[in-house]
This record gives sequence, structure tokens and C-alpha cells, in this order.
Amino acid sequence: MTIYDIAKKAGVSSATISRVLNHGPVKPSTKERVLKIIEKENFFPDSSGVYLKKLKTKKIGLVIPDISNPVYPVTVRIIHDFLKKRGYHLIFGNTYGEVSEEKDVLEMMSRERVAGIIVATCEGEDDTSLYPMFRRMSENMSIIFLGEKRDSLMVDAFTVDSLKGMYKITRYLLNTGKRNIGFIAGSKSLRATEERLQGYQRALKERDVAFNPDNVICEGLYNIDYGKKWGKILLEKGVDAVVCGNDLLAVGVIKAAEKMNIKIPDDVAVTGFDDIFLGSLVKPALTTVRQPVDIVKSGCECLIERIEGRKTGEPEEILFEPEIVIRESA
Amino acid sequence: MTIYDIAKKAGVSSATISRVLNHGPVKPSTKERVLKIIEKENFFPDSSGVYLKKLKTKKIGLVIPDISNPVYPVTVRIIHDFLKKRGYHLIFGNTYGEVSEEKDVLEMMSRERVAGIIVATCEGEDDTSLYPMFRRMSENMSIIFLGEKRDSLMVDAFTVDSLKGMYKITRYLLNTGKRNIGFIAGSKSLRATEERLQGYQRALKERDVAFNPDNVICEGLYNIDYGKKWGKILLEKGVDAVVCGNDLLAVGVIKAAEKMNIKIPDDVAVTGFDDIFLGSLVKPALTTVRQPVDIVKSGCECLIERIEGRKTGEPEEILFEPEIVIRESA
DNA sequence: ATTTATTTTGTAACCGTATACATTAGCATG
DNA sequence: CATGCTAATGTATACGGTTACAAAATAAAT
Repeated sequence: MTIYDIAKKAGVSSATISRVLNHGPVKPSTKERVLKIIEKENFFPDSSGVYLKKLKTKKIGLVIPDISNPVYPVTVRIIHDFLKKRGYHLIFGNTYGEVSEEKDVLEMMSRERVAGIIVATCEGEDDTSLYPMFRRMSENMSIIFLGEKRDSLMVDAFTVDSLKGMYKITRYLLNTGKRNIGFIAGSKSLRATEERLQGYQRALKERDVAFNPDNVICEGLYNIDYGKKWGKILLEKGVDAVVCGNDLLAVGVIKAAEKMNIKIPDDVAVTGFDDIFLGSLVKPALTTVRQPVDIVKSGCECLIERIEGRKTGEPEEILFEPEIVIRESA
Repeated sequence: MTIYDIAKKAGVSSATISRVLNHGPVKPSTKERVLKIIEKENFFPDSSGVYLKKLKTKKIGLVIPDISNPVYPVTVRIIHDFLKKRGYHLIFGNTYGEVSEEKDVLEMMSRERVAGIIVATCEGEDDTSLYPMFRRMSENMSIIFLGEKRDSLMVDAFTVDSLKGMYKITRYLLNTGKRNIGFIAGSKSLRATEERLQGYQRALKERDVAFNPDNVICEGLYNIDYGKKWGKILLEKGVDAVVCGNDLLAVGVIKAAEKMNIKIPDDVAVTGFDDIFLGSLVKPALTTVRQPVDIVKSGCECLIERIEGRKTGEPEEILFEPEIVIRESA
């Protein structure tokens, strides 16, 4: 079923059908007649044809590390809903922190001629292959970065000030009297890890608490298992608090403490980062750093503005300041 | 940049470029020359053109109620990975249990001419609008249903035998000596709710335990808040166990018990359904019913087989038998 | 060297839609 | 009733690919 078939049934030309389907001027009576036929035949015009003719699609690519990581589903939901309202829809790709996977995904989206891409990964900053790819692609489509700060600002970036976040929560711990505070960042290779470490250090310095490198672990991944592993090590060292680079790590630490019969928060305080839903359900509920939800909406808004040409000019970086959420674990 | 541009640069015709891009026979030397140019220009052929010509896309629609519901992310990940390996990619739509949203999503996928659709929702069985839509669409593309049993079998369905699951876990509770077992199903309108209730009843009957309608709640949604609400009511009635229609409800019940100072599992046992990740982290860890992971892969496999014409014939329903996972809450 | 078979390449049509431009219909005006 | 004007519709082409078919180039066989 094509517009030609509809045209034949309605006794008009394909152009008239197209005009009915879009915004063209059509005599009300024929419009009605055509619409009735379209309805009856359950006809929906083929996007491939539309896209090909217009050289522009309504597809948006979403690049994330792993949808099964509990940080992302909520974000994806917000993005989905926002874009749907604006007439776009999502093509979706997991990258699992692999540069090669991310390349695959970006290539696929390139072929699909997505109107824009939302990148929530942060791989390949030092890699020679991914950044040039972004640069090239950004000439043909709009791209935004979401989440972590980037080294180079080639596209609009909506990032959370994790330095500030870590600073805030470390300061909070210091305020509650903790002095021997451990720190579990994730993998060294991420820029955000460095950021977070700085926030932690700034808070210590401000209170004249000596920085003890033995209390800091910058290795492994941002998941529960590493939280358990590093948590055990730090708890054995006798820290009185553990600041974690994300909530999953913190949950791991809580589990480790549980096994060691260490009471949280009485013996040791534990904090997370991200404020995932899980954190509020775990026992004790997680004290953590929440990134403002607006970051996602602002990002989407900006992306659409770029795509539809209402926003032009140099890429911007917009920094969102996170807030701490105090629950039971600290 | 199009194949014509590439053709010009390579001094050949567009057909040759197309043949290089696909599997056509091309002289090795020209093939190499063309590939070099394609590489240099970072050219990727426009899918719209390809799709339009072939009248078939590499897009798969995924229809789920809500990605931020923790049941789905893992499923989505499995689907994503499977499809990627087979050269397909995902277009994604949340429906929030709304027939109108689901219609929107299906219409969008219709326009996109997706090669197939994976439906993990279960709305509109009794509704007049959604099922006819599926039926029509299934003439042009492959569709599979994932998850719950359906009334009518118009497409392949990969479902979990929730009756059996509920039967098994209720039997387990009876084996541990529980006799006054409450039951929280979700909304009455879902077919699965009925199924689960039957499983619960079958187990009771088998052990000659009288069925007490007062212990059964068939209302509300499958989420934590309703778990808390109904949990409180059942706990106040003095049940010695609560069987829940899914894990979120069970977590809610655990939270309610916590507030009421009721000890789980000593005072009251609680069980869930689905085995989401969260269940293993909550305290006490959830005893629940796990649906086999294979259900998703089998579904995907079947979908691709249908799409690529290797599977034909009448739609099948494949029923997967769930297993119980015993942890701490029962 | 000529014929024949095979490999390689080119030409042109087509997929479904949008739209610039041309045409026709409808209507008011003098 | 011819004229001019606007509204409605039609015609034809382009978008970026693929592919049937034709043609040319090369290799093999006589």
C-alpha cells in the first residue's frame, strides 16, 4: 500500500495524498474523502521514502554503556518520553565500555542517518578513534554528551559537577565527626574518577585532615562486586567512613560490612553517588549524591533545538550541581 | 556523500560501488581502490535508500510497559545483544500500560517498517483496538509476544507458566508449615493475574487447606507502593505468609513488615515473582520465582527465523516452566 | 586469429515520498 | 462573456540506494 494506491482509490493524484498527509492545501471535501480511505486501508506512509526525500530522519540515537546498569533505565525513560512528545523516537545501543562496540553503534546510527545522538558513555577520550569519529559525525548531525565531563568540548555537554558532589558529601562526613575516610573511585582511566578524587581531597584539605593515599582505591569497575572487594579491604584497615564513586559500589560496601558484622552507620558510614532507586531500598538506606533530573531534559531540549535549527553557535558545557541526599547509611 | 560521489572519485559506476558494498563480483583491484576511497571519505550508505529499495529494514521494534521498571532492563539487554549479532537494531517504545500509548508506538513502528516487533506488554486483550492492530500488522511483519500468556494465539508467544510458578512457590510455603497464606496479585484485568491465582489455589487444594478469599487481593499495580499498602492490610490480618505477584510487590511487603516490626521470615514468609536483581540485595533477600532466561533468546531466535523466512507456518505458543529461588525471605 | 565463455562493468529502472512547477477549475468582476 | 485571480490538483523529478539486463573487457579454447 502506497500513496499511489490511495490516490487511485480516491481518484486523485499522489501529490494530493501527500498534501493531505502533510500540510498542503487541499479542498476540504477531497481531504475528507482521502482521509476516510487512508483510515479504512490503515495506511501509514513509509518513513524510508519520507526520510530519503527529506534527507532528514526523526530518529535519535542513544548510546549508553549498559541498560541493565540501574543508573540508566530512568534516564532512558525520561529521554524516551521527551522525544516522543517532540515527534522523535529512539534507536538504542549498549556499548559495555568497549570502544569497538561504541564504534559499531555509532556506525549503525550513521547509516540510519539519525537526526541526533545522545551519548552517555565516556569511553575513548584518550583513544584516537572515537573522538575523531564524533567530530566527523557532528558535522552531519547534532550530538550531545550527557553525564561526565569531557576533555574536549566539541559538542554540547550536560554534565554533573562530580567534584562538587564529592566535596559536599565528604564535607558532610567530616561534619559528622569522621576523620579516617576511605574512598573508592572507579577505574583510573575515566576522567570522572580524577574529578571525584579531587572533590574528596578538597574537603579534607579544607578541614586540615591529612590525605592518606592508603585509604584511596582507584581500580576496578563501578559495580557491586568491586564494592564488596574494596569495601572489605578498607573496612579491615579500620576506616570510619567509605565514600564511593557510585551507588553500586556503596551497596557492595554495605554488603561487605554486613558480612563482617560491622554496623552501618554507627561503626562506619557509607555514601554513594547517583541516587539510584535501589539505594533507597537497601538496608540501611543509602546516603548519596543526587544529580538533578533536569540535566536529562535540558540535554534533550538542547538537542532538539540544535536539530531543528533554533539553536546555533559554539558548543556549550552546562554544569549541574548535585545535591546530597541524607538517608541512613551516613 | 553518496555512492555516486564515491563512484566519480573511483572512476567507476555507482553499480560497482554498490557491488563492493554488498557481495557482488568486483575485480579485486577495483574493489580495493573503491574501499580505500570509502574508508578515506568515511562513507556509510544511507539506510533509507537501502530500505526503500529492498522494502525491508533491519529495525526491530521493542514494546515494553516501562524501561524504568527493573524487570525489563535485563531483558532489553539480552534482546539488544542478540539482535546486534544478527545485524538488527532496536527501536524502542514505552507504553505505560496505556492502550493509546501502545497504539502510538505501534503506529510509529509501522511507519518505520520494522522487520519485526517484540511485544512484552499485555494490554488491550479485551480492547477492540489493539488486537485487530496486531493482526493487521502481523501480515506485513513478524511479531512475537514475550512474557504473559495471551487469550488468542495470533503470533508466536514465549510465555512463562505463571500458574505453575505460583503453584510451586505456594507448595514450598505449605511445605514449610505455613497455613494462612495471603496472596497479592496485581490488577484484575490482566490475564496473568487470573493464572497466578489459579496456581495459588491449586497448591492449597492439593494440601486440603481451605481457600480464604479474604486473604487474596487482586487490585492495584505491580509496584512497591501497592506492596506496602496491601502488605500492611494482610499483615494486620495475621497471615503467616504473603505470596506476591511480582518482586516489587514483595519488596513492598518487606518494607511494610519492617515498619510493623514483623520479622521475616520468622514471623511471616514473603515471596516474589520474576527474580529481579533488586530481590537479591534487599534484606532479607527475596525468595522468588525465576523465569528462565532462555525465554528471551528463544523469542529473538524465533523472530529472526520468521523474518528471514526460515520459519513458516502457524504461530506457536511455547511455555517455559519457572523455577523457585530460595533465599532468605521464605 | 577467431570464436566462445567468463568476468567485470555500465545503464537504467525502480522502491515510496515530497515538492517545484504547470495546469485546470472555480469564481468574481466589469 | 471574456478576463483575471485564487484555489485545487496534476505532472514530473529527485532523494540514495539495488539490481536486472546489456555491454564491454578479459580469458580460454579452437
